[in-house]
Amino acid sequence: MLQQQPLTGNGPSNGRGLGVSGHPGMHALNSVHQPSQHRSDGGESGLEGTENGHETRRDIGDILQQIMTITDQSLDEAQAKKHALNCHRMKPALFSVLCEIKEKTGLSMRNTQEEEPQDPQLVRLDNMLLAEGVAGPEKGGGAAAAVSAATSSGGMSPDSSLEHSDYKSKLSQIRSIYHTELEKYEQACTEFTTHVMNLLREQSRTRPVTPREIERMVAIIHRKFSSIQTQLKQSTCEAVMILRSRFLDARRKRRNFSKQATEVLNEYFYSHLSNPYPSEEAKEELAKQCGITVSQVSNWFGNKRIRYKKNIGKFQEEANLYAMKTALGARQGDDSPHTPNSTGSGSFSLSGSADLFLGVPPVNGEQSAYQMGVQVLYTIIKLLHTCVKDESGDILLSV
DNA sequence: GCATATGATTTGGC
DNA sequence: GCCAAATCATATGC
Repeated sequence: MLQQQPLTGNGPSNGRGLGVSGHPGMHALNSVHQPSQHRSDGGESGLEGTENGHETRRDIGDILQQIMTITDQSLDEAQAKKHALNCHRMKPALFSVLCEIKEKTGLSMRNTQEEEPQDPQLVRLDNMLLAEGVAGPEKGGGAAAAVSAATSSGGMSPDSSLEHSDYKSKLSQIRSIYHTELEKYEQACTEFTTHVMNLLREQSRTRPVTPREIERMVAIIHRKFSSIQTQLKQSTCEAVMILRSRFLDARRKRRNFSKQATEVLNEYFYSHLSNPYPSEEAKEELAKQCGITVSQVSNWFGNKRIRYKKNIGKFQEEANLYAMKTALGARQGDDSPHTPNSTGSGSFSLSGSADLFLGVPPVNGEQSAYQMGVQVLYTIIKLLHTCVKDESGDILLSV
């Protein structure tokens, strides 16, 4: 600290104290003739002036040294010293010299200063937070957009409105936390900036502080705080992403269809077992009846066909049950969705399927009375078989 | 906790 | 684009 070149020009090693006489300003300062008037710090400060030029140089050297070492001292000590220096008779002259030096170094500083472009990462995060409805005006746009995007993909059922409101409330929580933290951050940034500016203004009484220098300092502070802001925004984005995937990912939020919906679909499937390929109209009607989307109906039939085909035995009982139901329903007037492409010449060929089991191919896609009768008979026999077996533990009646 | 059921997605063929 | 088949991921029942 003692070897502040800009101030001395030569440094203390030249044997002339701090060598301030090398500076034009200091030269003027050195020539100041001031009689010893007071001893402001009342101690061995060496601040008193002398008649001797050599003494004056040493005097100024001491002042500078005290300025340089002021940071090493305790707060009270430094305050006292600062006050003493402020009151010193040579302070105005010394200050003007420092201003001159500052002017010169300030020029070079101005050249190094450059306008930094806005951080692209921060821009990305800002855009994302805006799109998600976390940042910007609260209008529910982000959440609504996210929800509608997921809905339009065809994977959302209408009964998911509860999840939507849950999603919105969670997003609102994130938004609230984000804004609280952002406010805290901005407050801290403002407080710290004010503190530093006050400090610089205070220091400007003892050393020259240009407005540009203050601006630069403020910019540095803002940059530092900006990195904290980026972290906050990044964490918020991550939270939104997790929330989104949890609530809006169709796979994660899979819900079983209602019993009634499954019944409707099964009824259709088993009553069109020979050709379980509902037409677009039939799908729409089924979707309407079940309160699900057309694509969900398609998925259901896709899954059902493949699973039925894979394990006919397992589904046989179910098939018979629905066949009976359909038969009963047929008596009262069948109102199941009609399908134009549900014909007997369909491509749903199964080795050992119910159709083959029944031994009679379907006629024009509709189950014949014969089929119904056989199916019902089969079910009765099977139920009887089960009952006899259950009671005794052995198979008493072989069917 | 595990086995099974079930809705959704992916992949490849047509 | 539709379908079969395989697979994934979650729900459900025990």
